Amino acid sequence: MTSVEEPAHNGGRIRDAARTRAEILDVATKEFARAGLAGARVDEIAALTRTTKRMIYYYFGGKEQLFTAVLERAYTVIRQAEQDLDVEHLDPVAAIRRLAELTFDHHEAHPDFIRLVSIENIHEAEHIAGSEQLGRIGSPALEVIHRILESGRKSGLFTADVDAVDLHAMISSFCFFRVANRHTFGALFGRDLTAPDQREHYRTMLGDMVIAYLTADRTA
Amino acid sequence: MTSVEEPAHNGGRIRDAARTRAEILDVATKEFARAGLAGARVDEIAALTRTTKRMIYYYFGGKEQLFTAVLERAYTVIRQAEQDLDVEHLDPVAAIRRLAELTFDHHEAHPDFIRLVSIENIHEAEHIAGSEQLGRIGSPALEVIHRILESGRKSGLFTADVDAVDLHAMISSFCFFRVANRHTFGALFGRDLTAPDQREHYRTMLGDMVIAYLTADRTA
DNA sequence: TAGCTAACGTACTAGTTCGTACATTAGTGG
DNA sequence: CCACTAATGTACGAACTAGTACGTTAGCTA
Repeated sequence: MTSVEEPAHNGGRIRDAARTRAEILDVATKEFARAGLAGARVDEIAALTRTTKRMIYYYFGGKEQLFTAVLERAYTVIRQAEQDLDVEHLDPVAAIRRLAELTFDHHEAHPDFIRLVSIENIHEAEHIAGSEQLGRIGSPALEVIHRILESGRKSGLFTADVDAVDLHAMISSFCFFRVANRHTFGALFGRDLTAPDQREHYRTMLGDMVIAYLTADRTA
Repeated sequence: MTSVEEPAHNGGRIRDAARTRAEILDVATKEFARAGLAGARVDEIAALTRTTKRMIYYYFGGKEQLFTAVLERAYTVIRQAEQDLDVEHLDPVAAIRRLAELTFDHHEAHPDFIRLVSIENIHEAEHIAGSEQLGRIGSPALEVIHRILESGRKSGLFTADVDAVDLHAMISSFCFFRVANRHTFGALFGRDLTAPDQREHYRTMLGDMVIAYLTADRTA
């Protein structure tokens, strides 16, 4: 998420297109996540940057395109993390549980990304739809899940009739809800789903749920 | 959701505080769900009403308070539906499955409500927190779940270590995600989670998941 | 080192948007 | 049926906000 490191080698202002672009994206990510697409202020983004509003239009063209660029970069981070998945050396049950846990951890670690996804859904995913980059990448995780499911079914461990996409939805649902809806859930039911001392409880609960579903006795 | 019925007994304009208020709430619900709090336009809400913007300020005080009022009414509808739950005559397994299905159906039937909840979470539930009405009602469903869990555990059917709030979160996660995130999920994975011909599949999947979790063999 | 262009800054505008001051009338209580 | 108030309508303004016209300079290249 933080693409800008070097504190300053300035004095007079230095020209660095890549840094300027990245800094705008960093700040815009926070601002859009904070206030939504309509609520975010271009002037505010510019003010939190070492450059000016002019540069936002210079590099991105406009507010909506900036939002699209923010989404594109955020999804790139996810895809990268998924590429580092290394669970296929485990037995199917352990592999799925590990995968669920990694998904859980990733959601917890990137609340801003969760907010951006919520916001993009309010806008009916029109920016994803309009982005060539986001058009058709598909998640690397899906193929991993697919292979684990195959293997688990072959060995008779898994009895459930789901494909990788459905299982991914199931796992993501819980992880996403826990982070995205923690405020209303907390306000209404008085329980903080993201309280640190409850973390292990929910992480285990998710794994138990998924494994129970996949391995349930379906002879009845 | 539709609180305004009578088509017209007008001619000259009639004064009806209750109808005007309700009509504003109806229109505002749609507008806020469509565009979010910042994206919604007070003028647009007024235009879609048989009254004027002036009345929005007369009855609600401002945009934010109108949003709070919209949320209050939306949650009232949910609570009402939960009060009509009638599942405790069933055995615990059937009761939980039925409850999950009703939750599923309710989410599907009220996509605008789902959007409002997403939006309220972007604003960190500050309107719920600031509303006396929404402050501490708690869901009637929670008590139903609590009693079913007790009964299921007593008979040895349920082995899982969850309370009613956690189970409610689990069920809601899936139902909520399926509706709220259908756009990004569809755009990224090419699958419409809310496609009518997949409805039964996902409804069954949810029930299977919850029951499998609650009844899993935990002797290992 | 001259000159050229990518990168950057300033200042402004056109349009929007929330909110309100002021005027008016329907309907009710006395 | 008169007066009073709750309910409603009109017109407007102040502030904000996305976007741009125009001007400047760093630093590379020939």
